[in-house]
Amino acid sequence: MKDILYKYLSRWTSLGEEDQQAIVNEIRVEKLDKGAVLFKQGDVPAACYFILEGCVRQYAIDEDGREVTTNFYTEEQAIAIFNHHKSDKSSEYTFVCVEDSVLVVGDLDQEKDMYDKHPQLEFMTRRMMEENFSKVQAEFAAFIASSPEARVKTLLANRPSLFDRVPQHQLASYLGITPESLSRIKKRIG
Amino acid sequence: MKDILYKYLSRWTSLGEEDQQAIVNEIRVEKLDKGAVLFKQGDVPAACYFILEGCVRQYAIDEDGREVTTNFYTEEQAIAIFNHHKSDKSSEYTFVCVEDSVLVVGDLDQEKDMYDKHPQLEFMTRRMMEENFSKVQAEFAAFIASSPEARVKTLLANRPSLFDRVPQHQLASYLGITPESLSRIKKRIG
DNA sequence: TCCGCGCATTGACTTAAGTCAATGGAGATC
DNA sequence: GATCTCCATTGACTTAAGTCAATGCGCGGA
Repeated sequence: MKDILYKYLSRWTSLGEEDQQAIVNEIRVEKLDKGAVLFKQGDVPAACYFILEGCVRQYAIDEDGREVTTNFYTEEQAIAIFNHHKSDKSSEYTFVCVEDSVLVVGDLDQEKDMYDKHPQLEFMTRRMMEENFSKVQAEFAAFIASSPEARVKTLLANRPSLFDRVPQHQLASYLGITPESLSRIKKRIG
Repeated sequence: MKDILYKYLSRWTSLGEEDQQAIVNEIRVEKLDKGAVLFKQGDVPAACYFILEGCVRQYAIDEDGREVTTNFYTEEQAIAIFNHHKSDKSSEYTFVCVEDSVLVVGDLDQEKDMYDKHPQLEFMTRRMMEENFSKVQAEFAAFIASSPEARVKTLLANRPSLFDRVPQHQLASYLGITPESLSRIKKRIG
């Protein structure tokens, strides 16, 4: 299981094996059941997460009471960017496990300690953040420019496993369409 | 003009007046004409920017040759997040002035020097990045969840000045709709 | 094992946005 | 000042997605 972590550390840092082991040994890994909530919209997050196995859905309830799914995190993805800019630092999103999942959990109040002990971690965090940011920007651009049908095709091409792992109506919400439309589009392009 | 900068520094750092002046004096401010290009899609950006006055449009040409506008930057906004994650660090977007503009230009190869001299700047940069990230995420979520008409209403509410400053067909592209639809929606909700 | 609920699918209909085409106005150029 | 070009608007028509409603399958709980 932890080999995923080693792979990730190697990709993003130039740490030696001993340092990597030191980090991995300090790390808390938790197993969460399907339906488990990492934290809720309005909560102040106490930890950041890195997915070793499973799938986490990010969603918000908007002003009209509708549930909007804004992301799915799967293996090797980090949930680490929150609303630092909001004065109360509360989350605008709820994060919930779509499947039984195994996550690295990093307590935010130990963040500084970890960075002091392992300076390269801070660099890695920055890089992950930049990568995530670029990705979200690119996805946003693609979303703006494409029709619902094109969006479904893109998602099928880029993350086909989501269609097996995630309920259709949540996928539809993530794609900005109704479940009925998603069903019809799938039939049309199937 | 530079009072905008002071305001911004005060908001984001706890620097004393002397330090602020030191920073502001080191800074390069440039006046650019409407139509001037900061850098093009495919270029490796040499600088980051902060808008004191004017308006910059961010766009990309997609695979089908269509121009997709992905953002408009106006007063007090920073253009500072690039594709650090791409191996060649080239930009996926072109940035062009929609109006005559006045920008702070920060050479990226002097970035480290500036951070060494003024450590708080690095903190400020991180914060700006986090804020931008949260904002893009929130905008994305809102975009997913709303119809073209609702998106127009939201933009009218949040950034009404764009409708005066920016050509309609570019706004339409930014909103993910055709210029014809934008025209009709405006008439409908006007 | 059986029952019940949630959810995916399908159908009929409505509606809003896309497409194609024409018009007309404002600003730029000479 | 006249012309040209670009672009916003408007119209007619097409199409795809939304809405409302019914059905039926599958999964989980008792």
